Amino acid sequence: MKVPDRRETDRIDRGLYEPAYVQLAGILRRQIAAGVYRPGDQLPSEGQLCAQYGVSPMTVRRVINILAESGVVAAFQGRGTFVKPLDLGEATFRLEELKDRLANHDDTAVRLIEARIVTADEKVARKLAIAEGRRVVYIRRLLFQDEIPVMYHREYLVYDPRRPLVEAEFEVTTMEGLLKGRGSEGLQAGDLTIEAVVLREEEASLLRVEASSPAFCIEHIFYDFDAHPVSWGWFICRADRFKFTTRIGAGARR
Amino acid sequence: MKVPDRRETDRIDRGLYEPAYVQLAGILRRQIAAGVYRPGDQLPSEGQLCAQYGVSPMTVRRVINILAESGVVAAFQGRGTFVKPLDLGEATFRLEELKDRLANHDDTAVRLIEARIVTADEKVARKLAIAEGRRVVYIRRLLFQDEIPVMYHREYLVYDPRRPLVEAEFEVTTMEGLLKGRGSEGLQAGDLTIEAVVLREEEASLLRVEASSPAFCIEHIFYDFDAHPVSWGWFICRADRFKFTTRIGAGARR
DNA sequence: AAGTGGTCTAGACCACTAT
DNA sequence: TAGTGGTCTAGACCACTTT
Repeated sequence: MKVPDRRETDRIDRGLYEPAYVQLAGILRRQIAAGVYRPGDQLPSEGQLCAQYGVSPMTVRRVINILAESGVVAAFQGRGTFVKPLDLGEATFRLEELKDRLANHDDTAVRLIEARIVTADEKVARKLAIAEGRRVVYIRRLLFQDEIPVMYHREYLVYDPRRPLVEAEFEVTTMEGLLKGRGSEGLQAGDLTIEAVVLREEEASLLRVEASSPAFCIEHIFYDFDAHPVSWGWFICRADRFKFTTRIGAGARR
Repeated sequence: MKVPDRRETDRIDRGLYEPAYVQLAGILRRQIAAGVYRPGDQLPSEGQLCAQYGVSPMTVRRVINILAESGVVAAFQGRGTFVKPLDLGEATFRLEELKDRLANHDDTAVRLIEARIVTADEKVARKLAIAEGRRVVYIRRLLFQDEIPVMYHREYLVYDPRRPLVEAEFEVTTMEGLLKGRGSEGLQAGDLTIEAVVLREEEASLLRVEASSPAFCIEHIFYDFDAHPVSWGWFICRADRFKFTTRIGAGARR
């Protein structure tokens, strides 16, 4: 019944570079953040929003979709769209942050510290879905930032002479190359797991910190176009150099 | 020039419950995963996709948007849409996993172990943007799963008698309540940080593990509708009970 | 029955890139 | 200039919920 007052900024400016859907999403976000609509409140119906802001139904739908995806509202068919209470579960941490931190630093380097052919033990064989005893390539790398080792990478690669995967891996000498672009050589998807660990002797000495310092361990398995695993390994990241941040609620990104 | 062969499944079935845009996104995902389109390849233009699958431009656009958001393709205005190589930076870890693990367990409980009024020291005052020496509420909680302590929560709350925030906090006795729904009482947004830590004596004994075991530390600051911080705290999560997994590439979720 | 969100159409116009 | 993606319209029809 009560229509919230609309300030000057709560209008869509067609002369702007910013698309209408971005503007409207921002308007609704701001209103929710300011408490105009509170958790549990129902938003105006899509028809009302169309009339209020002078946009077409498709544009309003797009906005609602965006807000729903970011966890700010929830839309129920036949009932309406409602503001969601803050939910920690909506928080997402992006590995990209880690890359940013490294990439924005000019002085990053990848140093190959070992690469040799070994026979797969039971665990490696299981992870790579190959027969025990088969030959695999074992690679160890250290990542430096300003001459300081910050990340330690170990990886087992299925050895297939027909594929240039291993050769390509040897040429990885940049941060960028290690985190991206590996797909060009036949990788299609990957499973990642992140957990908290304490560094063992070997890891700690390589990373030049005390043993039993904290670290993130990011385990990865990469698959080729036949969905067969071809790479299994871990990134060990010094906790003092890496953390992840995010924002939830109406003020959140995207 | 060369048109990829279309299998029987690579058609949109209008009789299905699954919307056309979901079907088309799945088709393109599968083709990319199978290597029909490889990293760097250009997808058919939107017009071609419309004709090929008999859908309207808006539907194709929606599909492209979805694939672009999940990092599988990148669209460039004026140039085309291209398959992206696998990029670790695309990986996102969702805190919801943590909630799922706890919530799906029937036997979870939250136990309040301390709640008292203290005066804000320099750090608390800075984090909550209040004057040093002001009174704040200090709360400590333990979260149990099958009678085993798995998470330890400490929190400082701005004490404002006009607001029911503190009272509401005391009533939190379930997992669900702790992670959700706190927004009903005037919280609007939050900043979260996750890092790897080793447990200190006190934390370890409360969580009944050895000291210097690994753990996740999730720090949080929650804001009210005036964007003023009202809560600062941490969740300490035993690493042996929590890890996060995700999938990147053409086979990824959403 | 009325109101809600969910999908989809068949175009339009614009901005940008390549040639 | 031709081709590409990006935005947007003004409806349509459907599924669902509430009254």
